Amino acid sequence: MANKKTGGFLLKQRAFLKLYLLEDIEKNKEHGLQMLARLIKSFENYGYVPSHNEVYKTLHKLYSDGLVKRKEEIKGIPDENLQKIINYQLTDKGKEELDLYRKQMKVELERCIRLMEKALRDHYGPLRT
Amino acid sequence: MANKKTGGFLLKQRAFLKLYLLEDIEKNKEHGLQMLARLIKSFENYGYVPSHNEVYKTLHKLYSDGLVKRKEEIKGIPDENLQKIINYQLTDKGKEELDLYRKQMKVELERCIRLMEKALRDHYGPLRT
DNA sequence: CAATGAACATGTTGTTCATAA
DNA sequence: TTATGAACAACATGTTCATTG
Repeated sequence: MANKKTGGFLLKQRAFLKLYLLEDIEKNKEHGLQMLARLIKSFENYGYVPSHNEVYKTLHKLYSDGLVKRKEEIKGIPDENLQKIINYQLTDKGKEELDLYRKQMKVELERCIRLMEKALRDHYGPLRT
Repeated sequence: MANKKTGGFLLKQRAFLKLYLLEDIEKNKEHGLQMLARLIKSFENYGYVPSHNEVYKTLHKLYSDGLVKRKEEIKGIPDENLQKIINYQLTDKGKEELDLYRKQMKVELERCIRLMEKALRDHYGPLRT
């Protein structure tokens, strides 16, 4: 369901984020914006700046697919600065999916790399190692 | 104009095809469907099957951007099996663009590879060489 | 302001239909 | 049938706006 059998070109951003978010949630570290901030930091030297929009949409999809459960929490200093945040945890289905998805994504990432390396060879000659 | 300065994720299919098609046209080998057939063959072990739709749209874009000129030709056996085909050639502007675009795409392809290799490391540990 | 979310618009693809030789 | 093309639908993504604490 997550992967079409069609002759796709490259990985989609959502699929890419899905694995990062599932793993973040598995370790149950942060809520949405924190995950985003960490991702932005993590990719800052890779020319990729994920948007809060994409992260939230991916999280919502995980939820509607039954892969994660949500819990509202209150964070901050009482009577002063409270903030409602959403805490995510994997469901049993989510744990299974993570196992499966990790395997699928490895294959897919490697396929994409091979495709781009082929393009490098086709246009710029044999790769120097 | 071809490249946005935004924090894009991965290369788009059109940009990928553009370089292949420009180089094909530079060597002035084939018309649209032949280029497509060769591309399909070329990527058959890479899980990517470009569609005639994408190839034609990319060619039209090259034309409307003034990078290539078109010439109609008739192919086949007279009075029996004629077929109108389009022959493409680079314009002067197209030659300049090809030079520039080759350089840009090299950087971009390498960026994408680095991004995916980072994902492989993040999810599956250090890469074994 | 931090956090979540949705609306809206645009960009990018894939599927199907149309036409000519 | 081969070659070209366009229409249309579907999906993916970015930009902006809204709400709450």
